[in-house]
Amino acid sequence: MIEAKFTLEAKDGLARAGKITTTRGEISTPVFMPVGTYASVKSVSPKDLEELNAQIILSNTFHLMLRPGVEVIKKHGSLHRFMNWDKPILTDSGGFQIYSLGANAKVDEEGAHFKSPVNGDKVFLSPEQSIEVQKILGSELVMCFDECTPYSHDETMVRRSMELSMRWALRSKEAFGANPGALFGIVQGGMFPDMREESAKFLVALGFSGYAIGGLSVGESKKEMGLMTRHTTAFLPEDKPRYLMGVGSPSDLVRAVDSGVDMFDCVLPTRNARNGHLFTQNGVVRIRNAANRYSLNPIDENCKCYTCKHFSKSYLHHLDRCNEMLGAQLQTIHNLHFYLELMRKMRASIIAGSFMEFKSKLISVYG
RNA sequence: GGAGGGGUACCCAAGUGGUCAACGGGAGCAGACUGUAAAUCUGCCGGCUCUGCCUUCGUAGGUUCGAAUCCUACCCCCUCCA
Repeated sequence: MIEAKFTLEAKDGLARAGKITTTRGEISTPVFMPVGTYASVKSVSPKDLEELNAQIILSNTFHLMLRPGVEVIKKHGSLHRFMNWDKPILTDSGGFQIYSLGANAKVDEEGAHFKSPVNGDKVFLSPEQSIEVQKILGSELVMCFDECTPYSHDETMVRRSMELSMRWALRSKEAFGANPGALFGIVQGGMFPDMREESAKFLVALGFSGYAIGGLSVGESKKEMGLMTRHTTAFLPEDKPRYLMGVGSPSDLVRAVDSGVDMFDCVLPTRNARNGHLFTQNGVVRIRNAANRYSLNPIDENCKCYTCKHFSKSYLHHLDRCNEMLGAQLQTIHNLHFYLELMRKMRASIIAGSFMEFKSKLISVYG
């Protein structure tokens, strides 16, 4: 397999600044990957993403299998060409849907049997199939097919789930073979430190291009999430990227970087943008609040994004009230800018050796 | 002038003797959202000294143990006929 090479450039405590070299270019870390589940980062165009300097986006095997279907993308040659995005793409394997679709997903040794949320069709996904689809999509960063363990599971169930994910990781790796691109293993183990360690060591012994921490932000406390993150990175090799899946809020990101995580994805900036929940240096702005009706100020005085440079809170408040598509677009641009800028600032502060200062400043605003 | 229909909370609208401070929507106010079944969902939405009390269903009377609901008069609105 052609590795996605990780180069560590600087460290500040456990926080890392680095570079991932892929077949479609370099990614500076720590990095945030906007989520484009259905081959679209909701409400923004690839042009917007380029102007925001997004380095990589995430898309989803499960959803693309359902719509438009693998054959359609195959015809385009790759997901990149299908959606006109020529930078790297990381694809999730569908493992999270076992968790998120709950009763509509049944798992056995072979794989997961889903009831399609689109039309009720039976959909089957195994490690081999997930990897096969991700190969067709042409992802630079491919995820092993795993089971995202629910928080409600007891120790026995967490173990069973974690061991299944281990066997699936092995099958994913075999299915991936010598394919171009990089395969990431996913650490599970719920809220049990020993199992996190066991899962991490197993995957490291198997050998992957990068390691993800899965099964977090599933209902546990911030404290537990932080402890599990820090505990897990301790067992991951220095020379490979670490990816905390599905996380998180601005403070989650800063804390996780402080624990040695390099990569993130989360729907929070995009979904919350559509719901009028905007992130700024001074905290959250809820654009639909009446207080914004007459405000001529931008969302954030110091923000350099297109939205803040051109539009008042009053106008955005109006767009949101009228449910205008432009409102979702402008707000998504702002929130993504905030997230991507947050990552760039973290990176710069790690390189400058002032990460702790940056961290405490952000935490004083976001808790 | 005659005949018929109607006036319910910010708006639309259900209710047609007690379980009605009054179904639903909308608007308004606030909140949630973490590998996207989400441009979605939740709560509040007459007032108060708030496990109860007070004032509300065009207006004023009346019937009744009890009325937004029945009766009388009046005021407005709409449709048709002259």
